[in-house]
Amino acid sequence: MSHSSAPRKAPGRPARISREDIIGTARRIVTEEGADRLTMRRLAKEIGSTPMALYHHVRDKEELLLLLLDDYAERTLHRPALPDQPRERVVVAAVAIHDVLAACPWIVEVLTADDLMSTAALWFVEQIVDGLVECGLTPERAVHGYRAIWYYTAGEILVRATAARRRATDDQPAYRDRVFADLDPGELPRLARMADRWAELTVEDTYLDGLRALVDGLLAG
Amino acid sequence: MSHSSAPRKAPGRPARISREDIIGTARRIVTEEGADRLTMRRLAKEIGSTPMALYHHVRDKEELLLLLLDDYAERTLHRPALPDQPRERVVVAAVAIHDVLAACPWIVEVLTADDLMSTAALWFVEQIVDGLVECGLTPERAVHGYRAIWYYTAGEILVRATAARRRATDDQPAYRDRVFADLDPGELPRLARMADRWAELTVEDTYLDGLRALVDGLLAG
DNA sequence: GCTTGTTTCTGTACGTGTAAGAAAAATAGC
DNA sequence: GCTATTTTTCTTACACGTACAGAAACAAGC
Repeated sequence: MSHSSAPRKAPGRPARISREDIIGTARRIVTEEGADRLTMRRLAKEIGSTPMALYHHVRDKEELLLLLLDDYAERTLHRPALPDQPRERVVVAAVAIHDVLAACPWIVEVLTADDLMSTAALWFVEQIVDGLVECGLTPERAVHGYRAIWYYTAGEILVRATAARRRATDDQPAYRDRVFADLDPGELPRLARMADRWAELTVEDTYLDGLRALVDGLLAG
Repeated sequence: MSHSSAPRKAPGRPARISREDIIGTARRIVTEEGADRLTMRRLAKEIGSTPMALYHHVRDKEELLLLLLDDYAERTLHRPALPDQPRERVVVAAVAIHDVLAACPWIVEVLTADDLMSTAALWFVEQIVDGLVECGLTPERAVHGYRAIWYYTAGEILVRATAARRRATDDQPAYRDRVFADLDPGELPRLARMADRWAELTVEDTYLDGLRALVDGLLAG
């Protein structure tokens, strides 16, 4: 009677804080005061512990943010009705992921995770892979296709987000502008001709166009 | 005589260190001891100054690395003979940029610059834009096309590089593996079926396939 | 001379994160 | 029952990047 259901206390020093404490408090700080206010020291103080103790429950701040993202995605990433046409389903699922991530300000540092493996996002990944398969790709090529879409999506968000942040912070004109200012039209005619419109073109949101092109290309091969 | 050519000393406290000092010393440290050894504190000590003094000549460490990258690119990014066919020229130019960046270990942190605006790289950008235009795109669409290629390329390098670094550092199995271990085949049949092959497929290098697909798609539209 | 303005540099403090080891419990041997 | 061992958790010390607030060093104007 006692041997199977005994709680069997764990050995070792008992924990004073739990991962749930950490995530919960972190979420509260982020929602109440914004992501910039979330520091490991602040979090530790709030919990009543020391900064380094947190690192026993969470590998680093990035993992903490990833867990917060998971939490966030679970509540905001609802499964929309997807189109029947498989190609369009791929596009819509990718856009759904993209938009949630692009709207979430603190993720930038997390995006380099080598997949978007939030449990909440898996369903979208499934839709993408499935759509590609239904369009005639082998399962292997479908997975590779999904990865290409992920590279493109992560790159777009990362590049745009950091560019925007720099534009907001910087007093100096961008390094690029100075480079573009004195282009040699003899050597780089295309760039020279577009130089004054480059910034404006760069700001335009062409995620969807690029995504469509990528999906078209993946299915054409 | 004296009013036009007078050196006209600059006002303000004279600088004791120059940007060139900084970049030169940084390059020496990186080539002699590797990029990890390059810290702002170390660099300052080597130059005979204080860490914060560096920040008057360089915005942050990222800009310093970008300048080093520029320097590096100028010497290693030689202009290859490109194919005549414009579409292939786009692909080859993109691959050239990609390969140099992927081989350069310290760039990962710099890649989120919203363009690859090393002077040395501009020629490749020109080739890509030009190739796209010659394939029939308008100059505007060509610039957007180049950007899509850049998103895809930067995303690929970033995601793969950080994934590789994590694999090297980590003792724990990836978070993803744990997620994939218990997938519900009823809900996510495609993923469940590929679960045990996912890691292996993810490691494969499919940059070129994805790039070709993207270029094809950009030109088909 | 002294003041003003401009530029450069320093000092301090706060952010993340690594490494080494102390502290607190369960367990094993006596 | 009492120590020794082992396992897990937490602490201390330190290295890193960098924001911020002056101080320091010069030219020009009074």
